Amino acid sequence: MTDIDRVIHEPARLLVMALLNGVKEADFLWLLNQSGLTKGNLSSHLSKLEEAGYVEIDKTFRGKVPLTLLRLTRSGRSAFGAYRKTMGGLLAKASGA
Amino acid sequence: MTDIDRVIHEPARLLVMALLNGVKEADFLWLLNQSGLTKGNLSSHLSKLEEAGYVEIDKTFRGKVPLTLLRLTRSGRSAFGAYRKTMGGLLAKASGA
DNA sequence: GCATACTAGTTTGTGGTACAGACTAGTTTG
DNA sequence: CAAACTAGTCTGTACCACAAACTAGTATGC
Repeated sequence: MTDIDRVIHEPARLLVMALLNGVKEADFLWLLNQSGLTKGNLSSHLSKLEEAGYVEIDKTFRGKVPLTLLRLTRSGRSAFGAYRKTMGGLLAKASGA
Repeated sequence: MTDIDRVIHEPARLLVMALLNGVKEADFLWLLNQSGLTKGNLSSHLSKLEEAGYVEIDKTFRGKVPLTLLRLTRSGRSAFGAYRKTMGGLLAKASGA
């Protein structure tokens, strides 16, 4: 109806997408701090973004301690770009008429 | 957390706000056609926008037939402006940083 | 060697809400 | 007198965000 990508539109995920779009990759804790989300929430949003194919979740170890790395996929970057375009259009057309 | 106005953020309402922002006032049927929402849906979204103080609902008559006019309040226009600014910021900062 | 705290989550439960469809009320038309 | 139209409101369902509680393993302090 409005062609808005609901997966990205959700504020929490939009924030995560924006954060990830600005870097090459990030770890879980960094996202946690930057976003202010709770762990459970962040985890579930990341899962949803992964399901959508927008984010790659790379579970590794820093020594013996688990370390989770996140990065946008090509598809994720393109979806985010499309979202920006859609939003831009909606917000722009509203001003002029 | 992201300072996004949830009332406006919802796509259906965002569309309505954008439509109303482009005109001085509109009637129910026009909004119905432009938005593609169902009547029930449009009605409930308008009620929510009214509750938020963003939209004025003016029920009159065209002859004997009911006619409902909608327009953004000053507060509505300013909230929409703020929303655009917030969104613009989020989407902009994502690219460069 | 035991307990505490940290990383990195998953699972569960609750509450809110978008959405569509059924229903209402009055009005014109056949 | 009945059927259809305008202009809505009301109701129920189904999803989904969010937080909190719980899990599992590792390092650290005592």
